[in-house]
Amino acid sequence: MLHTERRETIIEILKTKDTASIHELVELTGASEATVRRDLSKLESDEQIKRIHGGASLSRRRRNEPTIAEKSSVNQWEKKKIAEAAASLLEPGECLFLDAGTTTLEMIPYLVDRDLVVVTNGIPHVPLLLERGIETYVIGGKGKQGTGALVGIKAIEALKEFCFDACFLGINGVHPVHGYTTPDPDEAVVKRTALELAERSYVLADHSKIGSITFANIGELALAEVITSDRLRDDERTNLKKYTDVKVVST
Amino acid sequence: MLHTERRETIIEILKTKDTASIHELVELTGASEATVRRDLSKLESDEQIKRIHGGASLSRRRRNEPTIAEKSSVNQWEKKKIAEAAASLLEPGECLFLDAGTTTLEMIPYLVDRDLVVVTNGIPHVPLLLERGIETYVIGGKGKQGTGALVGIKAIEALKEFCFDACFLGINGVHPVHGYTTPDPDEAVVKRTALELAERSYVLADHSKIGSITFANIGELALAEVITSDRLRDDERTNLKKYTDVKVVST
DNA sequence: TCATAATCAATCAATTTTATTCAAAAACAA
DNA sequence: TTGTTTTTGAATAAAATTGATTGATTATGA
Repeated sequence: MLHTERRETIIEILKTKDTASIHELVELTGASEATVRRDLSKLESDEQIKRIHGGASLSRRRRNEPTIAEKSSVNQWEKKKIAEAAASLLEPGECLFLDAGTTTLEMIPYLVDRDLVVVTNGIPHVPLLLERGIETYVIGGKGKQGTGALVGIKAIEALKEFCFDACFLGINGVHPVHGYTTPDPDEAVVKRTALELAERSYVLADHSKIGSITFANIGELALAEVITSDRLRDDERTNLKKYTDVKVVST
Repeated sequence: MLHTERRETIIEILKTKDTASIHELVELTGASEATVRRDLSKLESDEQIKRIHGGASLSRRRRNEPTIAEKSSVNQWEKKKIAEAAASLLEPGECLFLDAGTTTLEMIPYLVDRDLVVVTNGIPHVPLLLERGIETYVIGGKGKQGTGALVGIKAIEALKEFCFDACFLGINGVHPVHGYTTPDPDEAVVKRTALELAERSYVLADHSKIGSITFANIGELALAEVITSDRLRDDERTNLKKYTDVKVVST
């Protein structure tokens, strides 16, 4: 077996199992332990995998690849509709804050050529904004693994130097692997600060997120208008309306 | 069998199998081992295939795999060597500033698991840093199209809140598409500020950049040590040494 | 904590693969 | 035909890969 093929095999095994022991890999490749170890070292230096004591697992990079595509396909259409509706609320020349997260990411195509100034704490947002020629400011802060959001005391301080006509918040980070995470306190502070600095505030949330938030969380949303879709169940919609304004987008 | 015909056969075989050993190819073409080897060398120099120990596989180009960001092979190896040398200058626990730009980007793989704190103004740097688990801070500022650098008054102010053990600067943005850009004044201010805030400063520059900078630019570098490679011409190296410390990396 | 077992990195010899050289065979031109 | 060039196949030395062994390091469980 060619060493390239063997390494491909190892990657394939890890793709299905996520982690594998040296012994398993020896079994499945038919190579000796020493050879498998050498392959693992090579693959690790290429950042294809991560070695762990007794075996190997896929590297963060490799693992994130598929899930990013996967993540963005979940409720994709709904997110787009919500994003479009949110973007339509802006007037030319306004300055807005775009919260980190995948939902606000979808707004970007609708912000082109509208003479807007965008401030964001989402690293993934920046290249998308810049490549469309949108005037973009980034608040500073500590980078957060997973979502690429900027958070922390420095982020808050930087944020306070701005003021916004409108502010668009996602409901939470939604980690691609861990699923719906409990709201991150660091990100929550950023959201709340942005909310205070903005003339108008909107929360973008597809129905799955609204459905899963708890009562305690709803309180935080009360200062903003929630933009969601008609896929939200009627009872949840009614419940939500007790606490805040709700705009329902038809999908 | 005509040699062109035989080479076509080899390509066809690889198209179906993706990789093949020398022995397989000898079997299937009926030629001798030496001949097959010669064919493979030829095909490789034509960038039709990629030789691997014991056989061959289709070149990435033919397989039209996303050529890992088409990592502009321009001075790539040189950049890597320079980046590695630069990274080796860091001690555990230090806090460093990574300037925006493609050369400093190459340093990131060498910063893993070294207990470092990285501050950067380069948006493209951030996901690479975070996915490797490196503690990352982003200064704020206005996003600059093309390089993804954060610049402007807000960037400078944010930068001044840090202090660095070491600071690594690229000579300029060098956009992969637009080629060598003229030094941008906004980025220059950020570089100079970072330089003032750092205990030690290093400029990373492959030989083509040193060769093209003007006298006026050299003055700005004088406060930092320049890290470049042995591909820099002797006369240029001598000239540069008049102005600042120079570390030459062998490629 | 210690002892035991498992895992690891480093080394070395055996094997396989590769590049190089050289002569024979084939293709080609006059 | 003859001479020249190109291609081919075999032989050999150099290089790379592999598997086993060693001692060191790291995990595990009493």
